[in-house]
Amino acid sequence: MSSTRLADDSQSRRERRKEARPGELLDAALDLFVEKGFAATRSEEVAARAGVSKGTLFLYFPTKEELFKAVVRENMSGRFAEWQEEFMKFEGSTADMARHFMRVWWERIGATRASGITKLMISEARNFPELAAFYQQEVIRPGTDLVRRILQRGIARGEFRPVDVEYAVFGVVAPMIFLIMMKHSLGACAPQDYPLDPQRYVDTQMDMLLQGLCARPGAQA
Amino acid sequence: MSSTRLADDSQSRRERRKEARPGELLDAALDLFVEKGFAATRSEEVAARAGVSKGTLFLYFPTKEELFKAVVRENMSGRFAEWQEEFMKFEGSTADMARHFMRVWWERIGATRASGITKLMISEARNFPELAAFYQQEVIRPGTDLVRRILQRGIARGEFRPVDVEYAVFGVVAPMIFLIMMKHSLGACAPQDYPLDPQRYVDTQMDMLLQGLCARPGAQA
Amino acid sequence: MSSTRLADDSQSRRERRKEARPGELLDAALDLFVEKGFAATRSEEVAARAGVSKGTLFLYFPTKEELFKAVVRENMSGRFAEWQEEFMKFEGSTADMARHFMRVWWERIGATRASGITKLMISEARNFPELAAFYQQEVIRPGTDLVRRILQRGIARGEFRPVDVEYAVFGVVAPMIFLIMMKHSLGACAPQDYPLDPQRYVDTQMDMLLQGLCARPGAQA
Amino acid sequence: MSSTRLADDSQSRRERRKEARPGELLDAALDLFVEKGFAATRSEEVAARAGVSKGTLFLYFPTKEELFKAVVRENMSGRFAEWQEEFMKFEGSTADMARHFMRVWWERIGATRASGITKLMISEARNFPELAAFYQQEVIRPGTDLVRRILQRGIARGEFRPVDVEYAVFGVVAPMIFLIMMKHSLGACAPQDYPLDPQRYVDTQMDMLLQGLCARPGAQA
DNA sequence: TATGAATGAGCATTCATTCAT
DNA sequence: CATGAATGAATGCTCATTCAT
Repeated sequence: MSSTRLADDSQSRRERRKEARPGELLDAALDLFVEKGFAATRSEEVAARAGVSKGTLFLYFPTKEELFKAVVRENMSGRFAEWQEEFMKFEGSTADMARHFMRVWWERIGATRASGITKLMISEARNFPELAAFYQQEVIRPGTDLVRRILQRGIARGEFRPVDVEYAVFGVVAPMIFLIMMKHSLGACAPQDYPLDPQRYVDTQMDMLLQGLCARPGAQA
Repeated sequence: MSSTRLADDSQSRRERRKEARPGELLDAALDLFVEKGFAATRSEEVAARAGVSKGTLFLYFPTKEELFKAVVRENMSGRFAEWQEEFMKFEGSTADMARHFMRVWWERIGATRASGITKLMISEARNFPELAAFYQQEVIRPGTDLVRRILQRGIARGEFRPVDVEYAVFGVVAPMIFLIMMKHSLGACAPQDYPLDPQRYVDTQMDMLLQGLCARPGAQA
Repeated sequence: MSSTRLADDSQSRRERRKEARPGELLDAALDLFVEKGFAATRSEEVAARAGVSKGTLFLYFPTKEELFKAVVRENMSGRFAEWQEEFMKFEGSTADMARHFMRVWWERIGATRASGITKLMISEARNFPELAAFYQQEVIRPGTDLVRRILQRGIARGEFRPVDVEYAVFGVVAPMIFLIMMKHSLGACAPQDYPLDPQRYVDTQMDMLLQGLCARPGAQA
Repeated sequence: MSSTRLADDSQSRRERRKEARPGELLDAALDLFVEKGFAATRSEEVAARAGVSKGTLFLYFPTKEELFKAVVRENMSGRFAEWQEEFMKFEGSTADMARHFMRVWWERIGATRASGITKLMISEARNFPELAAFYQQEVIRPGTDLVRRILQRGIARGEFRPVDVEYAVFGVVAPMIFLIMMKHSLGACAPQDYPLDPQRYVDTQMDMLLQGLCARPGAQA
């Protein structure tokens, strides 16, 4: 509590801010890129939202394009590998596993700012093909792999009907993507038209899907 | 007769081109807007793709923004009313009706250039809120209304389980939107990673959905 | 009155219009150039005001600059030569002669659309130096020559004091120019601020001037 | 002291330039607008004359029109209030007062770059009506008010004949405006045709006017 | 002749990027 | 490291001019 400590404190706070700079810039950039797209976002605005000057932005990211790439990479957390393990250990019905997967996804990705990356990538893919390829590899493929494995587990254990797995995967993925797109696009414009309760949305979709997937004795299409 | 013909012929090459211009420009603009987004599309490129000079574009659309709006409006033709009637006359199981709806949608929208509008609107909604509202009214609402009516018919006739219709609608819409987004975004970048056969995709999704929706005597989740 | 006559009539009317075209274009151009300046006047607007199409304008005047020159030349009536004669025949006091000159000037130039040329030339002189030189020769010099001759007559006949003629000329010219500039500039913007009665203005200025010029027995500055 | 000086010196070359920029730009713009008119002056040329790049101009003035307005406002300083006082204190004949007024006007306005504003305003009034109204209020009215007061003083003190003051004002103003217009228009094109010695011009005009205004015992028009 | 669609050079304005401080 | 003034390439848009009809 001495004045020295105070000085040290403000010193360390400044240091912390200094180290936090790139992160703050990436956060600001993510928001703006998601909101307005890459081309329509002005570098200066990113800097302003992060509370620094235009020049500082270019101190950390040599070009706007590099900033964009950094934003995507930063938020493309390859958490799927980790989830993979988590799910391999899962004991219980595959239906519960799938429901659990969805809830985890919503908590850790869907509900967070990271979900903006999906909107961003889908909107800008054709302007950044290399990045799109990277995203494909690092996010999409692991994600669909995980879903595929869940489906295969269900089928192998006789819990699910033997469906066309390759395409059934999209039955899980599509509602996730759709929810994200609505959240960041039309839903952000006219919230009154999209009173979506995400939890209820996720549950409803999963219920429908699982009804469709689950093997049942006397079922007929 | 020949002199009459001569008069008719006065719709010369130039004239014919003139009437075709707006359409050609809108076509070119749709492709580019879908591909690169509104901001990243240069007016001159739109003109060039339509085979005219920069100036000509502005002869038909006073600003780039008006061009954008025209592109959206042009492709938003309220085909839903017509479908509505078509479906109200439908005789047969609601499952068949739903399958038919999906195929018709794919033929008339999904597979055509009009599907680009969806990608466009979702990507740019927040930059064009008025347009987004318009799109919401003219496209989204009629579309979801139609789907809702199909679901309600199925439930009323005891063919479908009594599901949460409001959210179940998205079970139909999400795969459609997802397919479009992939077609115009990641799928357009790396076709080899998306060897999606749309017909098969559509059928698979519908089968899964209908499995989930159809009422079955002794079924339990 | 026969239909043939009617046809002939309309024929001749068309012919007359055809011949009148350049004049109508020059009229329209004069108005617009005076109002907005050369650069800010659009060729199309000139054509529209003359009731013809853009193309027709360029049929008569190869460039906008040529149109401008034609406008100036057309309205630079070298009437001063003719006035010169008229005034040389004048009998009566030089004061009356001067008053007469002013009134004639007002009637034939000041009050007419031709006065716009003065505003135009003064505003655009530095953008059209050759034209300015031409104007100088054809209008300014003859005009000041005429005024100079009137002053010299007055002095020669002992009616006027022996003033510095070269500069006294501007005593006559300045109020004329001023009146024109106000009419076409500030006065045209805020008429309520310039309730100038030109006749009264002209008379007052001449009275003051003549009071100053007229030789009087016991006068002292 | 040296460290203090260092701090003071922090108003470096760059800083000093920054503060001078708007003024330099306004100076350059005034010259060009007077010379070529608003429409014919290119922004880049203004910047170049001020020794900066195109972009810098727009850093200080958001549009060309705002630049124009700033140029006019900047040079419209209401010096008239100050003159008013100066003249109210004047002791001596009203004729001397008027001569003094003219000389002061020439020194402080007529001979300076500020006179360009008059040419500018008169040439562009109809393109900038709001600005014209402002100019009318801030410059014209105070100016004519001052002249009117001088005339009234002369009449009240029996030095001047009881003339139509409202219109007589223009007898003073017209030669001033005329001189300015010539200086910036035809006179600037062909100096050899206008070897006007402003001092002599001003004196001649005032002499003529005062001769016309001064009350004389047995005078008759 | 008259038209008006088409052109493209030209200009105002923006914005990513640089760099002196 | 941080700043923000300065830059100039890029782009939307205008308008004089052309030319097929």
